[in-house]
Amino acid sequence: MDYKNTLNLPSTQFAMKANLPQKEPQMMKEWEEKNIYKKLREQSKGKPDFILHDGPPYANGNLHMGHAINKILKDVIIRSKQMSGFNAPYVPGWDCHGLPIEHNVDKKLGQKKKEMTEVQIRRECRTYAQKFVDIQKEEFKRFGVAGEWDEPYLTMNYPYEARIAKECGEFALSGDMFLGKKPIYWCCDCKTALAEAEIEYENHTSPSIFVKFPLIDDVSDILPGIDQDIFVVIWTTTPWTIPANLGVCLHPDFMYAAVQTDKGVLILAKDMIEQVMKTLGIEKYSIIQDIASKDLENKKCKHPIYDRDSLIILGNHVTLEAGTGCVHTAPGHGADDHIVGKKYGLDCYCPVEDNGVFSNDVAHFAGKFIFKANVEINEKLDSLGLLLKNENLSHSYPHCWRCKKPVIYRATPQWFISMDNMGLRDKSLEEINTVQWIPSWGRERIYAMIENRPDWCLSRQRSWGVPIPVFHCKNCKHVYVTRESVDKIHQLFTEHSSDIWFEKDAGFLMPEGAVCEKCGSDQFSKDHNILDVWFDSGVSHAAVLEEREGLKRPADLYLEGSDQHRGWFHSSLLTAVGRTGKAPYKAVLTHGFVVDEHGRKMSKSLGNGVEPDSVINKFGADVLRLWAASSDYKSDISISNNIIAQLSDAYRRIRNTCRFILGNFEDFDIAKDMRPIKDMSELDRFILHRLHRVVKICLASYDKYEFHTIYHTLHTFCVVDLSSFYLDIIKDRLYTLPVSSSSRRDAQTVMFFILDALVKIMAPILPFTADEIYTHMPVWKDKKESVHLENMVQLDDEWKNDALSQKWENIRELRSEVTKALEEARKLKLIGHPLDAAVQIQLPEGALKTIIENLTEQLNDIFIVSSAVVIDALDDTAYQAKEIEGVFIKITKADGEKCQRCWRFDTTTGKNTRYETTCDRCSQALDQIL
RNA sequence: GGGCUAUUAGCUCAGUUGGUUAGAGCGCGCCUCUGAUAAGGGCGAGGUCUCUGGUUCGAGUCCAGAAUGGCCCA
Repeated sequence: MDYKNTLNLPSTQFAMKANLPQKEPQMMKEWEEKNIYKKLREQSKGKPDFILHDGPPYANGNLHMGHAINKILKDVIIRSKQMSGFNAPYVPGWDCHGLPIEHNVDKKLGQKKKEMTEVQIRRECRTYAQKFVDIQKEEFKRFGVAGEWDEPYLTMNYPYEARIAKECGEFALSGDMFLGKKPIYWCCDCKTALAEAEIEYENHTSPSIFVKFPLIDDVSDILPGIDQDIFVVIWTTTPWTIPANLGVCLHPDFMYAAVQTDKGVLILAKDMIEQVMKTLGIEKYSIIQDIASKDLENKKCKHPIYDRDSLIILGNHVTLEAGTGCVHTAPGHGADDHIVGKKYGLDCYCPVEDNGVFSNDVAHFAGKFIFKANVEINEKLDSLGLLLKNENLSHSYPHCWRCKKPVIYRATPQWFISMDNMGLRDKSLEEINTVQWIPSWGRERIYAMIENRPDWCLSRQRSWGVPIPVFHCKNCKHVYVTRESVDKIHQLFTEHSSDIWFEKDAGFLMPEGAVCEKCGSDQFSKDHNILDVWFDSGVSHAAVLEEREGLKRPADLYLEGSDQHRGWFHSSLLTAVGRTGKAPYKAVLTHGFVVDEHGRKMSKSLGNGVEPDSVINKFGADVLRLWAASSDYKSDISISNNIIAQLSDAYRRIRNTCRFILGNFEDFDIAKDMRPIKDMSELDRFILHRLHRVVKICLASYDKYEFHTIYHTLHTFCVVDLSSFYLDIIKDRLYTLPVSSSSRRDAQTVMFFILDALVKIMAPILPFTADEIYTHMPVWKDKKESVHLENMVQLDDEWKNDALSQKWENIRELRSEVTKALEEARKLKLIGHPLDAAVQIQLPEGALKTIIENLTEQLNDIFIVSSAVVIDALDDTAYQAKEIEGVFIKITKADGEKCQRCWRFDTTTGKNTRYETTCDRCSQALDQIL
């Protein structure tokens, strides 16, 4: 007879092959139909809130791995908090304004743009942004991220735009915001400001000149005994900025020197003397004396052309790569010049009109186009005897992306938020210390940035964004912004979007009867700047957390890549501290960047990119998510085909372990067949102890957001404790004993505890697989529609048993020696399957021997051999244990015949007349079964 | 150039306050089973703990410097 049919072999509908790429979209559809997310919200009412506030990705382009790691980590956290008893809603957002979108729309429109109004262009931008919101939304959902996708927050939603304008207006009212000047890229041909992204670098030929600045302050204390004129020598490739010169900048740490030459006494950096003298063609020179730059600080030179001073200042941006180490400084025409000039109180002087000609107050050159004026300026300098050298230089120079003409740096009026006027910097630094930064170095990083950053330049000369909601008096230029105007604009934007600013004139937008507080005029113009997009997303704590029902400020957590210390964490902090005095978050978690297996960033030229959709289409979102969970994301996160393949293997292992357990539940009725733990065998209770440890570690790791620990713990548990140990051992019980034997029910009960725990622990990380397992589990009283409506597994201290654990770890050590001995026997072709073997063990006197001799379990069960006995003395052909001293193991072919049912060798096999080829044990079982 | 950061087996990670021969899982190689089967079990090989100095009886661990990656600035 074929006894296979009398065994309880595993059977389940749960497929071995996951087929995730096909199955996941189906499951998403089912969740949607069942309204799982909505039910979650309903059943969470009244629970404590956990608000993870989503940093809005930019609504442009397709998603890459950086988006994937970020959103998956957020989803894992939300799901785990949700299961752990919190009400954790997730409102995803998008950042919709800004240059990159406008730029792409520009390119698309081409010549058409010229005939369009600003409002029409803005509508194109809105449509473009919406298109990418929709594209990215589907991609995010496909990652398995649960949230309020039907109602995300968009920074271009009307109420959001209104709130941006309001927050900006509040800054204006409070005195934090002021109108200043700052040099920006400017195209004289297009008469427009340009962003860094709109600059193309091309070769350009410029005059390269060396100019002497006469020192007019007395320096006899540092350079005694010199009765000639002394000059500081500068080098520049933009002679046209000489009229705007207000200073000469030296490096605080460089050594300078006074050099005697036939062109006078020249001061320049000591290390540049030889090179400069060669360039200037000065053969005879001698160093008079070294000078520390600090001794020259605040001394005055005379401007080479005009009758005014040029101040000697110090700045770290000075280099010795070219020039003289003395940098011509025109704060209106250079970023570094502006910053260092500000420190010394220099004016941001920019005598250049928007079409690139000098303004009327520039003597000799007024009305001249700057690039053409170069020649005349050089001639002027030469005629004054201050031009040391003039030659042409070809170098890389910024050009306009549109008209391809060279651009300039030009100071223009800009709106700023002051870091110090109202103490914003100091208050922000204080607030940083109230926030939990994970990892802790995040604090140092943002602290240093806030401590050193310049005032925040809010204005952009663009179309696609929220306007700065202030007005200017046409008569006296005084700025108009009042409580009433801010509130009126808020109301108008809420209703019409910020497009209304571009559609209507100032009179419509302003409060009725508004007059200039300075001159009494009632004629105003609108400000024509829009806000930096960082301001848009930065005020999400107001526009979303504060305004949306169910959310709150401060959020419990912000979670973004580490670049956001400069970005969103930064702008959110400043806007929140400025308006509320408080940080908008209680904790900030950062993750690293996705790099390849060698730690290098992904690039097209290296060809080392891995795209999320390719992983999803080939392996499934759960494998992608397992990757996100498996690595320690606090530093950079590696990905490669090799790494994904590894995760895919690990996934299959976890899946198959669960599948085996599911296969043994076919006849298991939770309501009737569960058994009390206290009556179980030591092995059963030992594995529950191991489960206790797993649950404890995983719960703690969720608390600490350390998901890679969960992955490793779960995977190792499946492999080491379950597959190769517990499940392997209990197969005999499960398969051969009559269905309702108590020890078989024990095993099923234990497996149920295990799977119940595993499925809940893995649910936040593997939402698809966990739910698939869950729905294949047997039914019980409070079983939910989906694992995602479940609570996290509770730590059951009944499982814990340290004494038993220690004892069984000893047994496992011995088991490992037995398997080594079996391997030797296998090599000698003595056995194949372990059940072919009989094991004899010699143990030294001591604890281990006591344990084994008093064991209530069958030793052969534990070793999965046909027989196992302890004997006093073995001959010297026995295998000597490697790790435990004094242990010898002898493997022989098992006695008796192989039972055709349980496959064990037993001397009783064949002795029973009813079942001729089975052992006693199986015969008894068969009596009950048949 | 500056700030922050990372570096332990092919891969992903452990490694307590410095203390035997640096661990795990995967992958790899070999063996085995065919009642978890596009599965399961066993054994084995793999490391100059990035490098160089220093402190110490003793350093993966502490100190200093360097290299190479990464992010942000300039």
